Amino acid sequence: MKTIQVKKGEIIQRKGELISKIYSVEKGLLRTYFIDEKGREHVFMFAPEGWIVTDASAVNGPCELFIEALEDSTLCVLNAESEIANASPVALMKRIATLQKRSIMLMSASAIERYHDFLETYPDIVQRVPQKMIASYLGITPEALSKVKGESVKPK
Amino acid sequence: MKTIQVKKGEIIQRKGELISKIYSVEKGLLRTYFIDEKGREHVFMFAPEGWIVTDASAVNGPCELFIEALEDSTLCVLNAESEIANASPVALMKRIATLQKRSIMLMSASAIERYHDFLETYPDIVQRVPQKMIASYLGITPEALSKVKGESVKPK
DNA sequence: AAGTGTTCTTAATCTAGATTAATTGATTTT
DNA sequence: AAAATCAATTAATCTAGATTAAGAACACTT
Repeated sequence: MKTIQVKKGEIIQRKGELISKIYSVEKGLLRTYFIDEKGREHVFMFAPEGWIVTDASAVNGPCELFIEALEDSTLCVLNAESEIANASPVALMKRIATLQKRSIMLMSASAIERYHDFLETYPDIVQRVPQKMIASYLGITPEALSKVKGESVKPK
Repeated sequence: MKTIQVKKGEIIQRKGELISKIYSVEKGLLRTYFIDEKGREHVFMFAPEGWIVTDASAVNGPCELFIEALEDSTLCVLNAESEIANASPVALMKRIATLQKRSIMLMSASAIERYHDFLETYPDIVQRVPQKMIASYLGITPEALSKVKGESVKPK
């Protein structure tokens, strides 16, 4: 386990890489994203201070996600393979609960409801990331986000 | 840890219950689902033989999901609270990977693509569950599923 | 087998969000 | 500071899937 510094815009891990790490964010902000078959980019999660980032699909094979620094950041890096065995099951269950909630939101909530859920999940992030990445996280276009935000301010 | 028998149609766990269990399906078929604020039901996952079911949100508070037997089933029941601490981190990582993939599908794939993914994820389930539950799992209406299946058979 | 409830399909209409495109406002580069 | 690139907004049109409704194919009871 070591500590590293990364610059804003730096891509820390790329799709297809075999050696997966677990990153703990000490300072700064990361995002993970993937690119679908049609070449479109989708933000999977954000990770501000105190969050942990890992690509679970990399346990068995090549990873699916890109990890990028959205700000200059300080990270603790753990080698996933050796650390997962003694990872805390309780922490992993929390991660499962987060993902379960994310799937539920994607299945049942409208764009504006998902936006409000984003604001609750990441209270201090809105000002720090571009709108288009928030839209991507919500699974909608930047135009649609701009629209529904306008509608919620001036209803009717 | 004990083994129980449940009848088709039986609801094994309800939303709001505090004591959460982990169910391992020996024989039969379960589903988990939730009911959103508008009263609509959404299938979260299916669990045929060999799968494990748990409501991760119940680690901290009341559970969100209903668990129902779709066939007469035989289950191993573990008390979640006491068992999670010695749960296998590798098994939990696999569950995280599955949920990660589910979120990715919901964000990026069309209805028919999600249907094909369902067929891959649950190869032997199609004949055993009603179409409307498959549609619900995909996040679409039964009418929409019927439509896209028809279109994929006779394209154009 | 006739009646009663489900499940599935088909079709017409409707809507949330996508797509396309043009405008303005920031940021960075030189 | 002008040029150039990128981000956000607004508006017009389009489309995947929702909604509504009606009929067809199955269960089940009795």
